Amino acid sequence: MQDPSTALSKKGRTLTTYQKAKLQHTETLKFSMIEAAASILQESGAEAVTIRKVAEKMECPTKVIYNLFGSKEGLVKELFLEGCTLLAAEFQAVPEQPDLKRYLYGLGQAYWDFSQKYTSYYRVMFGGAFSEFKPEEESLQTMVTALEQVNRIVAEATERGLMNEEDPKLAVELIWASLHGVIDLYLGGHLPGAAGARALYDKSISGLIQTLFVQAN
Amino acid sequence: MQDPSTALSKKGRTLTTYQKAKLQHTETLKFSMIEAAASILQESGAEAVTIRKVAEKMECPTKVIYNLFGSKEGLVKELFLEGCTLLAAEFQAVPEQPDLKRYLYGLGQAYWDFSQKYTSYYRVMFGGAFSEFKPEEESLQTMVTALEQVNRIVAEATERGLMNEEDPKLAVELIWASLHGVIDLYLGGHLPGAAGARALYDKSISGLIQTLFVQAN
DNA sequence: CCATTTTTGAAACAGTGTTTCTATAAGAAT
DNA sequence: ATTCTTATAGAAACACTGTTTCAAAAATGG
Repeated sequence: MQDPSTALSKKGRTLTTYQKAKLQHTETLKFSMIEAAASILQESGAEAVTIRKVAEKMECPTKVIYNLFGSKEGLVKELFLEGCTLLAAEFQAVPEQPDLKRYLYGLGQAYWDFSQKYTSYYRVMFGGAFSEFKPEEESLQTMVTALEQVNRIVAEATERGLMNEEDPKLAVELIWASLHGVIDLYLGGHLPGAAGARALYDKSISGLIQTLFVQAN
Repeated sequence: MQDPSTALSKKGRTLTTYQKAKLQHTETLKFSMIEAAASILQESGAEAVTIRKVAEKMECPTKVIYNLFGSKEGLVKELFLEGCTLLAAEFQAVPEQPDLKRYLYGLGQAYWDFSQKYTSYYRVMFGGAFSEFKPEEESLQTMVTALEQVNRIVAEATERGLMNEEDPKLAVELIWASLHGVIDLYLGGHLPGAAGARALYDKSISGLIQTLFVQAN
């Protein structure tokens, strides 16, 4: 992953401006617009993602963005979806393990790493960086898909009779919420230091595993 | 608690405008200004808390607010501190119980109730409603004080040898982070429904108690 | 009582998301 | 091909935000 700037900019494509992209189809233009917004997000944070800055980067009037996405929220939604893609990629990179506890631990680490590597994305997705944004049905579904590996672990553990929880969905949410809580408090500056936050995160994973899995060596 | 609008407006004081308050001392003026901001926060949400609206409510130019608080962040900090006071009051209202597990459960419920009753405050304090705001030393300390009851439970449980955790601070943070995670995902619209969120929250508390306390009837 | 310092308070500055509105380009119909 | 129609382009303006400026007024101190 040499160019982690955006999930869209694979194949090493350089940034496309408005005049170049508008010659092509609308989908390409939309694509490039999201790409521009994503690069600003990663380079300068969520506060820097403004309609005008994106328009400036694309060398186009702001109206074009409104034609394509309706509103800023429409553009933010695309960033949310791209964040889901990035997260899903991180989860997929975690080697599958026969020991489900170990596997879950690995996924937990990947989630932490994601939040630190793509902090701006994390804030957009779950940290209320754009407080106006609330995920609608499609975004929620995409997020659930990103959590696929966690879902699979819970499902498999339930099948094997290794899990104390009867409701798989609730178990996944419990894991997600607990880990998100640590990350969110840390990013919000409510936890003393990075080391302490890390230790807390580890303890949180361990606690979850201990709670959810039946106690047996 | 008939007038839950602000922690400041005890004694049934009515809202004081600038012209009335400026005759008195500066502290009273500051006091009234925070009161005005707090009432806007509760009535119209965090987005409605703007310097101009607060100034309008106080019938004064915006400059006065800058003289008193330096910046908007200075005013937001006061709202954070008042939120801590409100939370502390909710915790104090929970009847102390000899059974520490039960007591912790009660405090957990109080924390949920606080987040639902004072959602706007919760978002200001932990939900990134004002993304520019990061709590500094004083705010962090005030928050820790608000969590006093939780600290006491952990300390007492450790004394009695009822707790698995060696680091009390970490245990408190674990509880806080886990419960905050559920609330934050719920307020962010990431969890399906209110009932599901509530069930998840209950499960989270139970899990924490199970993890932290030594297993003994 | 005057000199100095501070505070007032309206207006302006720089930024935001969004909407007008005319001129231009694109597409469809004859 | 040439109209007629429709939609887009693109600059400017609107309504809002946090913050700063700067004359005038008020408060303070010698």
